[in-house]
Amino acid sequence: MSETKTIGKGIWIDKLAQELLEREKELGRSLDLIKVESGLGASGIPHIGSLGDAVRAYGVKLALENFGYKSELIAYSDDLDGLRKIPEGFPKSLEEHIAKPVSLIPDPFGCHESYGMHMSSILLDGLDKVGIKYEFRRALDTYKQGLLKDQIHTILQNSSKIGDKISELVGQEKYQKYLPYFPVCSNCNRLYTAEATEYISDEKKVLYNCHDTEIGSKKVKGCNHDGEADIGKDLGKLAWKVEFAARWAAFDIRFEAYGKDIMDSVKVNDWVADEILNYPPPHHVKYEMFLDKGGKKISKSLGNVITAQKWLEFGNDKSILLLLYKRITGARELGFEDIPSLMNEYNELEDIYFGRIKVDNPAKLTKSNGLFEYVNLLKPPKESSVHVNFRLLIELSKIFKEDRIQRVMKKLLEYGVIKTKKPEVEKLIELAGNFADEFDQQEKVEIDLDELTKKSLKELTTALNSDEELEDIQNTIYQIAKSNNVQPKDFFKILYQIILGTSRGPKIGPFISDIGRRKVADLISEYL
RNA sequence: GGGUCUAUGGCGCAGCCAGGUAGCGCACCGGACUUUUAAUCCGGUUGUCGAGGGUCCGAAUCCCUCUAGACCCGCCA
Repeated sequence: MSETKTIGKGIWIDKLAQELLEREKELGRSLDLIKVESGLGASGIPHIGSLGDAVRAYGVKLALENFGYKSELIAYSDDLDGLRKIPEGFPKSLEEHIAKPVSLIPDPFGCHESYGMHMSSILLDGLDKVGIKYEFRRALDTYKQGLLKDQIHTILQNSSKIGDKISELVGQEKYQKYLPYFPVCSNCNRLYTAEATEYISDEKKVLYNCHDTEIGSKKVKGCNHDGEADIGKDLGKLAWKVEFAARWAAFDIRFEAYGKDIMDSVKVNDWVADEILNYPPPHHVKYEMFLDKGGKKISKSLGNVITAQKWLEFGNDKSILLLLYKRITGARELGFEDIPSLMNEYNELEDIYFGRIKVDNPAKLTKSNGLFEYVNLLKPPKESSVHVNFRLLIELSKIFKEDRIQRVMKKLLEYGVIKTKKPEVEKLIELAGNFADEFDQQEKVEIDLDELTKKSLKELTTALNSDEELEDIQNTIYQIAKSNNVQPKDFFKILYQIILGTSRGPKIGPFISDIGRRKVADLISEYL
């Protein structure tokens, strides 16, 4: 094992980049600029998985640059994709736009030029927030400007050969019958309803007829328009089974990752690129999809879609990058509940990097440090940030809801976790607080109070409201319970239920002082 | 029909992709503190790493076979 020379920074991204370089050298292609691509869907809400595709492609770009090559990430939004389903939480008025390319549908929220740009922007904003740089391209412009017209031409000329091959490779037979090109009907703006009937090679035009069709189980009405589409400037798009290949060749893409759901498409596209377009396809890596935690919570609620934006309410950008860079295989079920451990794991990586934690195995050390550098986009900080266990922050945040930052900070100082108040810790408390508020909704329990308990509670409120110094609130509570023949155990439990909504909590005397005696008295009064 | 992934203490998972004494969180047990709650702190227990075979000085990790489960594709993008 020790004989193995470390490649780059020593993590999977470096290995991938090296494989890519070796392949390119074999192919003898120019390495002046190595372009990597990430495709963004523009029809649904961008899940963190889509973000991952781009973030990982960016990792490969970083690795290539680290090896001394120039590289660029192209973020390509497929905004000619047709709207098939209205996403959860979006207005039903979108119904009339079903089957239209998302870039031709008005933004239902009115903040972007189209529905498609609205969706893409969510993803691009996520990339910006975690520090990923990219060059943005979109399908609408690509097709309008005819950037793919040579490839489309070649593909359509070879459509029957391609149709047969698709059937052979993945068992899908429709392209033996249909052209792998979907024109946008110039009359009703719909995709899919317009069936390409013939390709006139000399004129580079596709003839089509717009008719009723089905998308999924839904019927979509066509407008009966007979039209022709110029592949060099009219709107339309290649089927996915061949579109990647066209784009790779046109844009000279050397790397693209893909999720296992489009494995078959990639297989076909690789063949098309190689055999039809005479362009060796980019190097690939396949990754598993992120799944929602199974059988948990309200799976249909909008809150379950994990977007970068939502994630960043609870965790920092490092936690996202760590999630995506730590490995590419595995990672199946993902939820916001993974954030705390990722936050802590980053701290651990940083401690190792700065030598505060010793790692004996040199290979592991290299890997850990490499991962740390990638999570910092190969610009690691000069000095360590302040570390506070994120779970502790969440626990404290559960307890202190009002004036949270100050109170939690005070506790941290008391515990000796931090030495001085720092803005970066405030930020962490804010994140932990959001997490606590969102995921620790306490069920409002009906509390049954018998007469003795009520009497005790009354005495307690009186004591708390008095101006006398209460030497020891803990002790007072205990005495009150005892003198009224109430089990202290039960009495404490009830107090926790009233104050925190849980049956347990921190030591209650100091805790009441922290929150404020009067305030607790008021809380208790509501139950009397 | 085709394909991918997963299987590790009671539960949830990391470690595997570049082989080198099996780890974390929760739970559990003990101690400290506390006027018998709880929290907190300190310490501790828990595993033939799904089964079988192979490679190797050495396998949770690499290779093959098998079993079980999950997911994806076979609408469309």
